[in-house]
Amino acid sequence: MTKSSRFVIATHVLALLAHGDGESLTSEWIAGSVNTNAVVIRRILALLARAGLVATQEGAKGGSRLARPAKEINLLAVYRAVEEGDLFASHPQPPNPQCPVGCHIQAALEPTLDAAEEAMAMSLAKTTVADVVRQVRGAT
Amino acid sequence: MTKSSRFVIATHVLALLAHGDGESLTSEWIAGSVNTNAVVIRRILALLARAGLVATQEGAKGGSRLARPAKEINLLAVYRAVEEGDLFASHPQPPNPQCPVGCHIQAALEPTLDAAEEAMAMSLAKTTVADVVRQVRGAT
DNA sequence: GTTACTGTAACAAGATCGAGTACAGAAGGA
DNA sequence: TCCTTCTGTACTCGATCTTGTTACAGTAAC
Repeated sequence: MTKSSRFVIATHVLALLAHGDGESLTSEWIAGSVNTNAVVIRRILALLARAGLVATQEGAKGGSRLARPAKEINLLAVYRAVEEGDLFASHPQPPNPQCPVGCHIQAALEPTLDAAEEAMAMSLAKTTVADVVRQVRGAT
Repeated sequence: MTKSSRFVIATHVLALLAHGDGESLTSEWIAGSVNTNAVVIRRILALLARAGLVATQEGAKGGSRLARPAKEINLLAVYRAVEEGDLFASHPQPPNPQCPVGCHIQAALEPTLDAAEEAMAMSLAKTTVADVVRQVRGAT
């Protein structure tokens, strides 16, 4: 099942920043479009800023804008910026080392799980924030 | 963004069933290898049985075994059997419909997210339970 | 100095997961 | 027929994570 919606929200935020032409947007304004609390937006903006995707200015007349052109930000970068941890959770408790299967199951499974996660990542990397904005504009 | 460990546990269970040669295993025995409670295993076995991957016999001398040859069970089938819901969570609250971006962001994002999930699925489909068992045996 | 912002801590509410207990029901064996 | 050995499932509990919220310190423009 699905855990956080941070990735989708983050993409929404970046699309907003890319939609306006380089102007700064305040977290309050963004929260209005996303329909959530400004602090939720600020938390996500902090993650995006740490990854170098947005630049934030504090103080009056402050706000955030893209740190790079929208076409140079792909969704994999966004995903990596806001989501952490592996896609597939492993055993909560380590398997029984006395069992020949339990002993090796994790190592045996790892390449497959890594490949699946990598496949997802490569697919996300194909789309940029600019593509998303184009889609949004086309749908108007 | 880590999902539940059901998928990894389920694969472990199927590998155990494939490892022994068609004998039934009890949930208690399986729980010993996975290092968890038998009820946790029974819950997962119920999901696998509903998907037609294992056959379970109730009562004394009961237990579970594979319903199909191990090489005909790929990990995508296992994933679909035990995990539900989309890989990517969408907005907890629907975005502001008055905002030109918020209004269309979900539809604009959907093809990309679906493609990423599909890419992961196709990658998982390449590996079968028989492959996992072979890996486990090779590591011994 | 005032105003308008961000950054972050703290907290509540809700969901979900793993783990565990309990018990009804099914099936084999004496 | 009764007992033992299993499964299936409902229910509960604690831990963890996420979202939403308030509060407040810090920063920058005017």
